[in-house]
Amino acid sequence: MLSLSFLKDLLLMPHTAPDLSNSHRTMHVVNHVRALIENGTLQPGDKIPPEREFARALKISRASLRTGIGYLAAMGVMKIRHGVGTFVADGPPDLGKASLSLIGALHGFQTWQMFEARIILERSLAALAAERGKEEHHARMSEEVAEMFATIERPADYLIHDVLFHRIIAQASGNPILAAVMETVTSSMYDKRRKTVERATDLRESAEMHREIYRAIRVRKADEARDLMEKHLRMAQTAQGAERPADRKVSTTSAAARRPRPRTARS
Amino acid sequence: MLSLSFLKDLLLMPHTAPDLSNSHRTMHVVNHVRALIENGTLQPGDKIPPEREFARALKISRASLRTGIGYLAAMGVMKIRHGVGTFVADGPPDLGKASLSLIGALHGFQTWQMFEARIILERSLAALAAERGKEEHHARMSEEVAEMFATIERPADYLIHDVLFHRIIAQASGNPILAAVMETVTSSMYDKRRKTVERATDLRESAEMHREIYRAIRVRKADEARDLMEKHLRMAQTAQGAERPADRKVSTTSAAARRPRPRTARS
DNA sequence: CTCGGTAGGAGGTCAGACCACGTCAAGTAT
DNA sequence: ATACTTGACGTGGTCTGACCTCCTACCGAG
Repeated sequence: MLSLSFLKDLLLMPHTAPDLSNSHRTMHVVNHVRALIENGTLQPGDKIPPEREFARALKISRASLRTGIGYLAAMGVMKIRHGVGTFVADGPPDLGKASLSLIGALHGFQTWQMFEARIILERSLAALAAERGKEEHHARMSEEVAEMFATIERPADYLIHDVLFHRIIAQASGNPILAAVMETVTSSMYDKRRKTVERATDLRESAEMHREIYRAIRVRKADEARDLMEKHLRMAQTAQGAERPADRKVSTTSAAARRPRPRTARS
Repeated sequence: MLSLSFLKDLLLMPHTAPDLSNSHRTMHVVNHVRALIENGTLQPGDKIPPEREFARALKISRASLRTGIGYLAAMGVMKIRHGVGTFVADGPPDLGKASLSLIGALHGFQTWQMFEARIILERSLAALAAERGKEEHHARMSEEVAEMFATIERPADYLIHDVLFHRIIAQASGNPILAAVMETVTSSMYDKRRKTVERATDLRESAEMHREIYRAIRVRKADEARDLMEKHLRMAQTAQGAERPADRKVSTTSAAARRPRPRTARS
């Protein structure tokens, strides 16, 4: 009787509790590091003590310490460099880039869905950048646009500046959360784009559009920037042939098959 | 001279390479699991072999196997249950919920930024749900709205159905990527909300708004659903006193201080 | 001054033993 | 016969301590 409401909470709100992620020691490490970060002792780019030493300090085995560090590294909070040390991440924040492609494989993400997500995100990002961007950002954007025009003949290089341009807009938006999300989504598309770009034919047009976006942002025309960005991405999507299938019969494969119950084993 | 362009790529495109995340064995495990997932051998909810056995199969030590599994678990791809086994995640996909709060602490995410992100995401999600939602979703949404009205006197319970309602919309949007992103963002706000909700006074009004949103989605009025959702969230934001400070002087603390160089150590 | 090698420090892997938690079925009491 | 207790077993969690690999910095040879 009471088990009913109990199970309900447990099954439907799997994230209410501190997660089933890890166990004592691992969380101990994570929380310790979290504390160090929150109280400012640890800042982006800093190096943490060597494993042996750190483990001794936390009174846990090196193995457990490593589990915790690995957890943090997996989430992009720390960067491990073999033979050098472990550092607090400092680059553009991301929510575990690798995760999206894995989870994507698991849940069957489609390319058009990535574009849809990207359009929704970058539309707003462009508008916000137009409202809040600073000279610093404008300068860097301008620079990347110039680089794009300069590398029209070298698709691989062009793509780098393309990505950089969008990343700067994300930063200029003044919302690191959205920037992190965009970073996650786009990075999972990078590989695919790198292949497609090679046979691209209209990089010039693409560069033009970037310049227009830049101009709109510079003169703080949010609506214009937003519309241009959307137009740009839709064009990119078309170029990559990733339109959403007109009216798939959506066999509910994903939603229905997952309902049953967490079946136990299987070899 | 050439080192310049070289460094540029390395520093500005930290995700070009296979990431500096982990080492041989760990990646070996990750790739192996990825392969199993992609070829359909492993599906959501499935249990993977016991560590000892799996490790032997991959010809690596149990410790390394555990590192890899830990990596996957950290990203939300797998769920580990002590004393039971390790399973492929099956719930609503998320990009490492814990990561956002950690990365948030690291980069100083603000509450208003979370709301901003949430508004941008859910606006679109509501619109998409209106366009693509199925009867199944409508039914479940309706149910949650009813539950909300029924639990107006119990904020804690109300919040559960509130979250559920938004989650169903995300599913109804037909874009699991956006749903996953939203899940990640909202879950990091859950704790805060649970505290705020206790002293909430106008849950009735909140419930009304949810019903309106539901109706708009049901009759497939995308624009209306989008606007109502935005209105709803802005109201929630105000209730939680998380407006964006009018014109903070943005001391560039975050952007400027991180420039220098990856300073080496610091005890 | 430059080049090459070497020593040390840091992370990566391994092995095997033991601990902690959940499950389920055998056993016991009712 | 049913219901509760209890303990064996399987699974993940932790520990120890040894060894490997990689990167860096130092230092002597040229």
